[in-house]
Amino acid sequence: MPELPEVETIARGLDSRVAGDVIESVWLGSKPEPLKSPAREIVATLESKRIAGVRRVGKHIVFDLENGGRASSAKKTHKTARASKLAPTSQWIVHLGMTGRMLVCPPEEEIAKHTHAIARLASGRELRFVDPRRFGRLSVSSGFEAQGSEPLDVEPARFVSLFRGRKTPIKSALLNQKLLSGVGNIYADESLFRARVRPRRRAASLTRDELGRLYQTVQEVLKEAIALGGSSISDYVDSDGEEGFFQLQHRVYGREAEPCLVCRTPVKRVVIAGRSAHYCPKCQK
DNA sequence: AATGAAACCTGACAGC
DNA sequence: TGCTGTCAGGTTTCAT
Repeated sequence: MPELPEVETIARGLDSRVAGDVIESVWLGSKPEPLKSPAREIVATLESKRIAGVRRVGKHIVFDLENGGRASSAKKTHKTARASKLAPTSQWIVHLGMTGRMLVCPPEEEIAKHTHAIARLASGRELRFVDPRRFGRLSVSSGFEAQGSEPLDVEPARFVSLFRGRKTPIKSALLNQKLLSGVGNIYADESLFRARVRPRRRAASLTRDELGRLYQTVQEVLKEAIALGGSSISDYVDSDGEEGFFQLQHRVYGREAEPCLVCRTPVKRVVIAGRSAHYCPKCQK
């Protein structure tokens, strides 16, 4: 479901709504657990922690946690204050997979099917993790870092070097989170269309010019999508339940057989490394 | 080392 | 109505 623009939208929404709130208790669903860290560790890390802020790293939502829940804040001596400052900050890491949602709900709201985790907040509200396909993952960390470069921060030279010598199709390279963190199927196709590069081209075969264009279009597409709140295809909504509008700007993704918006040639859909890829056979070389 | 296919899940939708 | 097949915003694992 969510790529960088959707996760960015969700993280911003969560930050504005729950930053400063305190997690009082945590419920984790049983059965096949969508957990990367042991359940005990997750519960222990979250409970009675204050949410300092929420941000996006790649396609991950990161809740920065700090001590300051009731128990510890009520009686804080200078000694414990200093200790908590020195203690490594902990983080709650959420990956939404294809269908995950992280919602802020009033407690009386009915528990949706496929709800796998609930964090009850001191304000009375609940953070609920809902994920029908169970591809999403929850974990805790104390020094989470993206595995690849942030597409919106990467230097042009670094961007170019990511693809040097790679025989894999440029489309697959864009989806490789260890190179760039955050680009997914929609935005890879849309960026390649705007850069006029075919998705199956070997990454190493792109000219300096083409890589320069791709650098520009990746950033352009992601920024435009963030500005429109992401792409809602079937069920993406942000933490407020609001849909995004970038799907109205898609030029090739999901437009198989429809006319290219530039030259009217029918858009092609092919499968590359198991993912569908959409492109204009005339505009993209 | 790197590339691709299969696996992991559930749900929606098209076609018969 | 209901069955079958296909597809879906992602990642990991297992063969080549």
